[in-house]
Amino acid sequence: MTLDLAPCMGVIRAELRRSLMSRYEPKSIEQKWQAVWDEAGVFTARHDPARPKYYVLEMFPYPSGRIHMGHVRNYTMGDVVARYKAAQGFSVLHPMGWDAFGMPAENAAMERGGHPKDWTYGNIEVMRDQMKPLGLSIDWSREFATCDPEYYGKQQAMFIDMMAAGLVYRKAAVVNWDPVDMTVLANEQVIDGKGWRSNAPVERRELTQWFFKISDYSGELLDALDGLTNWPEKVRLMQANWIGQSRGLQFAFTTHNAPEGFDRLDVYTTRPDTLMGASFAAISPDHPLAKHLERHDPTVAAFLAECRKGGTTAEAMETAEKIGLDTGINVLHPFDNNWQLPVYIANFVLMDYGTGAIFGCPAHDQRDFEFATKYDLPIQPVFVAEGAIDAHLTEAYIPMKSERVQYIRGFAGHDVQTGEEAVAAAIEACEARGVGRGVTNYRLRDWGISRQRYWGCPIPVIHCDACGVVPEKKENLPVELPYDVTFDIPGNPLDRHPTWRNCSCPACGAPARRETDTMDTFMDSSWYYARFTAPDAITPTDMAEADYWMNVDQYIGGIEHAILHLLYSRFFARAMYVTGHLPQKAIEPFNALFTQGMVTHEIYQTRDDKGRPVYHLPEDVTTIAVADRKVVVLGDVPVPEEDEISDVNAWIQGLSDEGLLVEVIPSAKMSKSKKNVVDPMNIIEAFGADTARWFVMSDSPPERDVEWTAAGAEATFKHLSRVWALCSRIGDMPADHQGVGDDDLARATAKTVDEVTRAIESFAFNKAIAALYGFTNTLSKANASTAIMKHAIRTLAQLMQPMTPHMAESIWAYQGGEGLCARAAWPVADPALLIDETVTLPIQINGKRRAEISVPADMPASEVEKRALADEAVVKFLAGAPVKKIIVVPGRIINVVI
RNA sequence: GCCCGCGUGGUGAAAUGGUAGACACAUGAGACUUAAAAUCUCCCGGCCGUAUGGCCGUGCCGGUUCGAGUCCGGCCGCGGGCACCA
Repeated sequence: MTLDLAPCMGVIRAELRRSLMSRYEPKSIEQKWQAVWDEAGVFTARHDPARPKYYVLEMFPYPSGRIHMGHVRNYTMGDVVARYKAAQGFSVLHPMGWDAFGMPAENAAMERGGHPKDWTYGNIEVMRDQMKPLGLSIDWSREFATCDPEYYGKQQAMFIDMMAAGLVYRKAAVVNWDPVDMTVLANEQVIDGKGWRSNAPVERRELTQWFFKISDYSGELLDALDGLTNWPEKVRLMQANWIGQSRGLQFAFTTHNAPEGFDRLDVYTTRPDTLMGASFAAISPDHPLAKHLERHDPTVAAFLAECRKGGTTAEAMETAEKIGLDTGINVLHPFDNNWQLPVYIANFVLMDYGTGAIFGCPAHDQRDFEFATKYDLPIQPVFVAEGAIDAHLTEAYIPMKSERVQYIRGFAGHDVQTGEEAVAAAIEACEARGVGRGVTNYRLRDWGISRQRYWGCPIPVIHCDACGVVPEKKENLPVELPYDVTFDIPGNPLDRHPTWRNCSCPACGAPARRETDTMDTFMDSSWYYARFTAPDAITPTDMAEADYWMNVDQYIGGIEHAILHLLYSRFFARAMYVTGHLPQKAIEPFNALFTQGMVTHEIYQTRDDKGRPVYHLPEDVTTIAVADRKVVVLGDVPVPEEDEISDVNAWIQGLSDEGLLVEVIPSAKMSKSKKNVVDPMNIIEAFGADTARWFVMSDSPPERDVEWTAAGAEATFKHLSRVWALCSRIGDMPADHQGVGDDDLARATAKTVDEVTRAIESFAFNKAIAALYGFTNTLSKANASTAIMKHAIRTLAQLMQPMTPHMAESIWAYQGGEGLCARAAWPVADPALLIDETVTLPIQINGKRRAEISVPADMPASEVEKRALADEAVVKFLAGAPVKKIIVVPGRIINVVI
């Protein structure tokens, strides 16, 4: 392990201080306790039917090579929960593994040579070595990587079962095609519409790909969101929007002038009420009709080629200029055979949604409006604002669907009605007239899992000339990746492997070809939570173990996974149930979800002579104070004496001109390219794991981003040193010391237990820590009797244990705690000590705070009212004005209205 | 472009619709010290005032309410996701 020395001056100062302070030595105590825990096997998950279980899981990391502060925060959060639940008496499962397949390993092989497998396993070694010093309560005996053949072989077995269950199929789908490198690109490899290596404009090209029928579950995945009450509301909303249920009308236009076989054009609309405002029909460039025309008409072919430029992302599609081509084909309006609409091919119509064909109503859709304006198509309003008159539109009129509007070209329902009512009435009217039918559609598309890449789980099927596509026999699993591959040319090395592709057909035995596509890495992460319940089982899961441990009681990870990973996992759990790999209760695998924020850090930036930003490492900049200003500079700028500078601004301008003045950008996501990454290993080396753990849990609420500051880490270390000294002081107290304020300290202890417990339960770790700061201050000022003081410090150790487990064990042992602090039962507050006898109530007059009174907690409101009105300050403020109303909120506030 | 979220002192933040700024960081002042470091104490949103206190203040504009950081509507700014990054 390499160590970058001195990310800041603070580290050096801390080293110095530590050599003076012989007492708090995190390095030695942390190693000691980790060895003790290991030896005792305290974190080994035990299937114990006599005890309630608790399964806490953090999203497993990609083995990039080094842990970063985001990992420290994520895994500390899970560890706080795991340790807290263990103290509550639960049998806890807290496992760790590696999301180990994926592109970076292949990129590394291409850039630096070597093999993805060696690179990946090497990284795992390093990262495991970096995680272990954090003292996480992980059951390492269950560890696995998704690139282990033992893991992905089971994944292949399930793929075969799911194929048999009809959940898997093949179809053509578009990919980003790099015409120079002749390879498929991931979206992130397409930059401004160009290939990242070749810089050639990418095209959309169709390829036959493997799909999961997640769309069969659209309705169920949507409805089941209501049951996920311990998920963040925003995640449920994002998933609901992603699934995108809509109710609309599907009907067929009769075509005119169309090629043979295309006498009807099916369209889908969510606004059938605007049918009388239709001015054109449009089909997707991928529509069968468009493809048919392409083969016969060079103009259409050229237009479609234009449409296929650029990447496959929704963003690229939606921000591209909206273009269309009149096909010369017309369709007849379903209500008037004399009314013809032109059919366009339009690049904004998606083949995946609805029928791949629409009608455009420019008056009530902004995109259609722009299209109609561009191609000079009629714009006929269907409705106007209630009471308004039909007027020329300068933009589409799109009121809320719940708003009442006046229909002027409606054909169903009332003249004045809401959009919702009109849509329902229009569907009913159309069905009655035999024009189409009401259908429920979803935006959710089937899950494409084919990847034309090496470093992934091979899709276990074989292509036989006689039998077609045949699954591999289960006894031949795993279909293992060949090791002898090279990455010197773009493309999938499996495609050009001399022997791996050749095999015999499992059905007829004839020579056949192995599938060379590998699976999307989202597959790997869609069931790892289930595998952790029985990581050595010879089948993908063990029902008895899955039945005991599932579901995950608390899942923790980044908000960036709100949609894809979590939705795929929800689907996959259902697919596993259908194929007998999970019990039915596990079809929603995550009972509770918590999404944590990022760890951020300042960026230090100057600019080169062309004005482009140049980034600097924290250790390359210095903060200097000049007069009353603080400036950040590059390198060693001599600090001038006060009297040497007459004009501070001019001096700073001088620094700026020399390129030495550093601009500080706060709260940026840590990234290597911005040089603002803080290596946790430096922090652990300098201050210990407890400091790193405490700091990432303090200050910011866990769902929000947290800014890493060197000063904050140092301050945390100081605080822990204070606790250490306090423990030593209390330990030195004579056993018979009779102090003062015993009752106050006992109450403060009970209140802290209550506050910390409630804070941890509600994931407010920053508030738990604030309460612990407050209690430490109280305790360090207290002079109570020895027994009360000792009880207080032992309780403090227990409450700190989830955050700072090593220090907690040391204090616990020093103060005579029994056994390991990590195994001690969580403290319970005596309810009698939590009740205050008197309360202070603020008195507002017309909503502004003017006075306060102290009253017994149980005083009736009528009596409180009398006391408040009799208060000297209140009487003075009222000055005899009549009181209109008085509001007494018991235990809270009094508001006098005059 | 579409979906979702966030915005409070110099900084990170706290606040079941009920005293805005708990708890920390930084700065400043002081104690201890020959001195420094460490440690400890105090101040710390803005304006006015010696002070009791007063006025203003939670991105901006408006609304609901006895009472709004919190609820509603509209803006502005920042961040996450958008199906082949993980």
